[in-house]
Amino acid sequence: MNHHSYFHIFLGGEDLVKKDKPKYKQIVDAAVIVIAENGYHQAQVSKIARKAGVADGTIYLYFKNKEDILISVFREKMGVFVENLEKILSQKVTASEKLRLMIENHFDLLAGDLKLSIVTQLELRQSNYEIRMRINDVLKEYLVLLDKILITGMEDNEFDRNMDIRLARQMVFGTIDETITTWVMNDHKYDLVSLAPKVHHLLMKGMRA
Amino acid sequence: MNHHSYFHIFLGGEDLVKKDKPKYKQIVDAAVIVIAENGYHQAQVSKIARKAGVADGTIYLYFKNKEDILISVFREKMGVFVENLEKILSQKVTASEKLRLMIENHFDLLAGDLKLSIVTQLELRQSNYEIRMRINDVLKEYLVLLDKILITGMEDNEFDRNMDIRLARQMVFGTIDETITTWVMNDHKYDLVSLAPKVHHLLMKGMRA
Amino acid sequence: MNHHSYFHIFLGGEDLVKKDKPKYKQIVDAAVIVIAENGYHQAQVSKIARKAGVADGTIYLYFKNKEDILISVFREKMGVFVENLEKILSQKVTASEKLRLMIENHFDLLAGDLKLSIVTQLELRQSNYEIRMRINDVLKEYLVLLDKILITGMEDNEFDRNMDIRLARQMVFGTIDETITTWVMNDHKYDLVSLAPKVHHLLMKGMRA
Amino acid sequence: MNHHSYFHIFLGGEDLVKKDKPKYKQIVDAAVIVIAENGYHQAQVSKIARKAGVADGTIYLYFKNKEDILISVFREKMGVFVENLEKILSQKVTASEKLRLMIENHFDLLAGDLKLSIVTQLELRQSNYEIRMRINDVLKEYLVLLDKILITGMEDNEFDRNMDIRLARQMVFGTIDETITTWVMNDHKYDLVSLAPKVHHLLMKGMRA
DNA sequence: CATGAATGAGAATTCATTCAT
DNA sequence: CATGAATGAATTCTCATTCAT
Repeated sequence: MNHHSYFHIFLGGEDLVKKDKPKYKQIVDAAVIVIAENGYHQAQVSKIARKAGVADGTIYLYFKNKEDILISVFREKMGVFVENLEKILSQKVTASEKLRLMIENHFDLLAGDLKLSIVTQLELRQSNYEIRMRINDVLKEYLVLLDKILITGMEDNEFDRNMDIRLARQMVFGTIDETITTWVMNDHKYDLVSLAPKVHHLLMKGMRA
Repeated sequence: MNHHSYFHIFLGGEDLVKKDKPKYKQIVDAAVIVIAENGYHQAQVSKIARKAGVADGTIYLYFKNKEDILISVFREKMGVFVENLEKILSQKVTASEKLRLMIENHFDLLAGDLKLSIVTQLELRQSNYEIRMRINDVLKEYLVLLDKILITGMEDNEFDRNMDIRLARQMVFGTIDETITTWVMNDHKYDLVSLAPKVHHLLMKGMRA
Repeated sequence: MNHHSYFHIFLGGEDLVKKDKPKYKQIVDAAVIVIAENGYHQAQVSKIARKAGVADGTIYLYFKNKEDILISVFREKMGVFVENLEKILSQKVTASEKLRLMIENHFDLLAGDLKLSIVTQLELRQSNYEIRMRINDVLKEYLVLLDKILITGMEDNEFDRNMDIRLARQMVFGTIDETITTWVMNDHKYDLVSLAPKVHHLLMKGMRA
Repeated sequence: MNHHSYFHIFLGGEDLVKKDKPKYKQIVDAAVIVIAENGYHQAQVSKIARKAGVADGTIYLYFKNKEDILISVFREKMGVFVENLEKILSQKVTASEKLRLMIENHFDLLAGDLKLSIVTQLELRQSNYEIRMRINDVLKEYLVLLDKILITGMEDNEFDRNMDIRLARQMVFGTIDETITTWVMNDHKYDLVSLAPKVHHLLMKGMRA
């Protein structure tokens, strides 16, 4: 999997944002850009509308309110993570290999959309409790799939059968998340994707049977 | 890198003067309670002042602005974490044991102050980029001490010498942080401290030589 | 002053054409229902359109703007009041009897359409100055007929010849209007029509020669 | 009672509005002027604040919201009507004389504050249901006092003992209100106060025993 | 030191109206 | 005739901070 392909889809210029897409997607994509460039608290609806090339009022034909835009951003983008992870789960490979693919996919997608990485790791976390809870609901879907990998691995004796699933999940997701956040906070100045094998190795050591 | 330099930044200058005054502490403590009870975005300066039993204007005799209150909250409370971790580091025990004590201390302190756990794990993360960056500076001091444990462990062949220190640190801190956040989000409904041995075991397996 | 001039203003021109079409009436009737059920300020054009079973844009094929709908509602409904009052005036009965029939007719029509009573007594009065002035123009036609009853009565020595016509008209209309508004505000919970004789008696005592 | 004295109190120039009054009253008085001059729907909070000589935010130290300003306007101004009517009721005169004084007082107060007359008779009636209901509560106090006059008159055999109190009240208030509204709608172009004796005479004829 | 009344900048959202189809 | 997606202007209220007392 080559993360550069994602790069082109996400960052293919503003023109792409405005053309041949339903307005809904136009607005979601505009929101990512505006939030990344201006910060969560400076991402006014009017700015998002302008970037999306629609009138302010048009936003409200597609979203209930500003909150709804933000949650939709997360849901839409996270959707790709989930879809990819489902494909990975359906492959006939070891649990360890699935974990490796998962980490790689996660890193790939965010390294391929730097603005999205800023939005998910930093900006969206400034949202209020309500929004964060709903974002968490979306995240749960992803974590359920991670749990499936862990369970499969334990059943196949690849992972320690005595492992506490919840803690293992928190270690895996916490490590991935912390790694990405640190990378974003360091202005993406080193290559994230190349860290994937090491992260995988570290996590595998911790979980191996 | 010498963590004492950070220490002096924290406690140096006028802050030290103010800390000896009861009102400074009154206000910081009031802030924790108000933020925990009302949420970050509903924690107005006037509410904090009322809870602290002072006038709104008085706040500004002790803090430069609201941001300063929030950072001070983190600094003050994190200070105990750092002090304890320094004591742990000075003990004559293995690196693994130090790691265990660190995790236990971290869990202990937050399990002993539920409001603080809400503030550090959920509410303070809603602050803006500027504040979060400054909170991170405070956090760095803590992470520097964690790095010392890791380095000691690698030097003593307790931990894998080929380990990437940064990744290991991210795994350790990410796992601890994720574990606590999950616990807070689940309304503290299970015992956090009793998870410490399992978390330690998991992390040790990942880092062991 | 000839009230027929008002009549022609109402029914002249394109309005007459439109009134023959079912949609015009559909929309006016929908407006009454929507305003009564939602209140003046919650009676959006889109709601009226939906209730009338037409598209928003269609409204503007039959009405110049929203104001025009509201004025038309009053005009259309008031038209029946005026028509009935004209029939009453043409009867060969005393002025006192005409007054009685007028009050009865007024009460009858509104008691027979509770939604309309809400719209005319409460909701339409929330409209802005411009609309209320134009509604008043419609009302003038009705008041001109009332004046005719008063003048006839004075000429026939049924009513006090020294009476100030304007004040008498204000007493008659003010009393009728206040009586109805009080009834509407009391949720139509008593019988309005049965109050007619008493209102008539009261007013007659005041005006009798 | 000389209505000119009221005139000076009410229209004593803008300076009076801004000086030596608590901010609450400043704002209420400014609201009357702004609503009368701009119309209900063009009376923005910022305009009221500017006219009152305070900052927008200051408004909210004295009023819960804009609605609260409007209701306060009515309550404050209506308060004078009620107070005067209470004084009238305490006088040792006939019920008929009390009614005369009431009408005179009502006309006097509004003729002495033309802007207030516009606000109460036209503009405030454009407010929404909620506000109008609360305005009605204030009005009820006034109507209760009117009822007292009517009851006294009936007990003393000045008024018809068989009269329906509610209808009589509606006739009296309806006539007064309609008379004033007509006067306001005619741009105050004739003298309202001089109509008082005729109105009194008309109403008395209707209610006399 | 302490007070707290006053400040004023800043943004989400609604809805009447248009016009390309 | 009819549609309905798109428009965009317009306004209340909050709250961190100040400063006269």
